Amino acid sequence: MNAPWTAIKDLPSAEGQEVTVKGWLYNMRSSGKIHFLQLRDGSGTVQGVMVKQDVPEELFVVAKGLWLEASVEVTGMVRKDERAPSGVELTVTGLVVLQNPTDEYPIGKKDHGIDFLLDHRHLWLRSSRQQAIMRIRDRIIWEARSFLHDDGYLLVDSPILSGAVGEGASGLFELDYFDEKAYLAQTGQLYAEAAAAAFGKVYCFGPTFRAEKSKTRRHLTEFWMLEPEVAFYGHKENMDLQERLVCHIVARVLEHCRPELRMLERDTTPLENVKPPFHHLQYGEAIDMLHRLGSETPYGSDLGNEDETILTQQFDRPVFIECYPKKVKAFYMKEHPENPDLVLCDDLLAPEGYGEIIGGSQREDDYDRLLSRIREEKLPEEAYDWYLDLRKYGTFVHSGFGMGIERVVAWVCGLQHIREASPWPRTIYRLNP
RNA sequence: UCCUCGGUAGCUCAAUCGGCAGAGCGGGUGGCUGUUAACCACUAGGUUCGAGGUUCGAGUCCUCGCCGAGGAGCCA
Repeated sequence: MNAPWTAIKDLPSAEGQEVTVKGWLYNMRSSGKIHFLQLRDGSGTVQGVMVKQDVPEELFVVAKGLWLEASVEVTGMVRKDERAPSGVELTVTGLVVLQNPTDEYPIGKKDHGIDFLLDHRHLWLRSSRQQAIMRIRDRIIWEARSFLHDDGYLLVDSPILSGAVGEGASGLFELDYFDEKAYLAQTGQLYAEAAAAAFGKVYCFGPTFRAEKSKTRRHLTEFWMLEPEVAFYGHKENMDLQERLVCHIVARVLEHCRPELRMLERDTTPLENVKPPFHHLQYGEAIDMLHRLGSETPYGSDLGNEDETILTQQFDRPVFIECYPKKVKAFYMKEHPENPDLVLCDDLLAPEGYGEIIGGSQREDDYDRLLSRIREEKLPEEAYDWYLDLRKYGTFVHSGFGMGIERVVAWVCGLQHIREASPWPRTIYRLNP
């Protein structure tokens, strides 16, 4: 049975046939008696060639009057052509104009500033570069989920609205929830821990929100986070899972997204290197290395952005930084068995200066120690009743991590700024479109 | 929140020491039978972010404000 129209990506296999394509006119050139209609339908692009002497006069005139991004239905013969990027062109015999814009299309062929592009994000997404990024984002998410699914993980989503505060009150979006305060989730982890006690191997995946007023190329106020949580996994098994997941994602992107990576002019050599084993540095080793390289970050402090960049430049693949000082990390992390000033945690830093893509830890599973950490941090004890219950009814060694999807997309795509990794980026001064 | 930079045509940007506001793209008109950000010719297009100030004269200097970007801290 014939489909009523054909996707542009399928045209190479329809050579010699007359087909109809539905899409948009993303550019047009004309040489007097030949129009070259550049068509786009979301699946691909193709050039429609309309020769004046081969079509009715009025059709040629209609085509000439098309504005960019007109929606059209084009009928033509699929013809092999060496000059075409996809190998085929369409010899146009019919054209139905679905809608011809009455204004010029705002996004031109020359460069635009970032402010203008973000104001026109709804149109910017149509450009080939943005299409490539979104296809790679889709691939990364798809592969992350199938990897976990195939390894026996259960998706147990966490709430977006919450009354309890995850990691401390700063950076939370607060809103009215009938007669009480609610907060937008900044992590699903605490819920994932509860789910792990129910199902063993779980993950949650959803949007998370940070109200911090950060203005950098690696921050969004809304971003998607993948958070596996595994019962009876310790610190080491946790890092091993992270390594396998990241390697799987990168390998599959290289396998399926070559055209997109080429469009982005991404040098794939650093991605080819993403294979086990990743490098590991203990926090103290990282500080020593940084001091040798000229950093002045004192032992005991968290690593700065510049520090992370310096460190990743020393390695040809992602690097784990393990066991940070307790005082710079969250209350729920498991105390190091050999050094009570440290915790069993890890940050995974992507190469080429992209920095932290994963933060993970073994969780504190001792009731009394967790409670005293909550008190030390002056967190509202009553909000953690249910979380403490997990340590009361069959406590268990468990570990997990959070992977920021946009950070991974930015790294894999080689983007200068994380905002291009999200279809609708939310930053401190930008809520629309 | 702090530091730095910027705001000139629809868009991207020029404008020397404070001295006639200019180019490319896009638009319009015409030309071109293989264009690839097509090309060629002509053409229209301006409250130089706003409010004050200095000056014979301000896009340019000063003050305040608004908007945006880059970075820091924090984090994924």
